[in-house]
Amino acid sequence: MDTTQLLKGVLDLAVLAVLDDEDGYGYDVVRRLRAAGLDDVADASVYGTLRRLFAAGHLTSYVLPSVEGPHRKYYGLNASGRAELESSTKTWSGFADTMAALLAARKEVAA
Amino acid sequence: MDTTQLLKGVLDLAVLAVLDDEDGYGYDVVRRLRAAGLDDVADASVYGTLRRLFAAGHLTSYVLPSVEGPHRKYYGLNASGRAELESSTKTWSGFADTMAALLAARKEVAA
DNA sequence: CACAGTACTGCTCATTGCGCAGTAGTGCAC
DNA sequence: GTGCACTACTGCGCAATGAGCAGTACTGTG
Repeated sequence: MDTTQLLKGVLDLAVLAVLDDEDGYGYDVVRRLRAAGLDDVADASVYGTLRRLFAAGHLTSYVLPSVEGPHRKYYGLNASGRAELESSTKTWSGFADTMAALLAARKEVAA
Repeated sequence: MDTTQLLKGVLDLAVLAVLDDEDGYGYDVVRRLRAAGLDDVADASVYGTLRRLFAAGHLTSYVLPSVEGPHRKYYGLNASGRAELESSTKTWSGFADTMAALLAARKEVAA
């Protein structure tokens, strides 16, 4: 199975969760996601997701200079983003439970 | 959040799980998935997935007549399919755990 | 015979993550 | 001081996959 397909639709949620922790900029969000265990996320995917979430009105954005490279575009959750995070978390949990039940049901039969 | 995006990559796994239970034909697999809680799966998606899994060599196929409609194309897991089910289940579980941890970490901070 | 229910196929589209190239700033090695 | 590594972001085009929708076809019922 391909992990990149599993990310579909979930990357939004992961990015929102990471940003809820603390505002962050793209490059940093990538690192935090990788540290969390999502080893395979590509940077372009994260930048794209950030842009999409921002366009959807879930994020605020501000640019700060950096001493160790080019400027950084920080993103943070606004009310809409927190609401989205909340509802997406529920959707995801429900979905994960459904899948877990489906897979467990199979094992019971096999046992 | 859109559940159809969450299905990406997972529908294969769900179909394999359902078929591991018992051989089935497309129309029936759709019903079983819906009964399991995956309400939004479209029939075309399932038929497409079955064809893909068959093309990938994970399924066997045989056609049986039916008394209540057109013939039915049954699918069943072969060794390759069961191996795929096994490994995909692990991949999915690991991924789900990672996401759960990411979301839980957020809540701890928020608390 | 029209129509609903069953069962499958094929075409096209939308979404979304990825690969890759390009731009640009800072600092270090040589 | 030129090249190179690291930081940081953008944009273009591609691939995978689920969905929408139309079409085909068989059975049974009114």
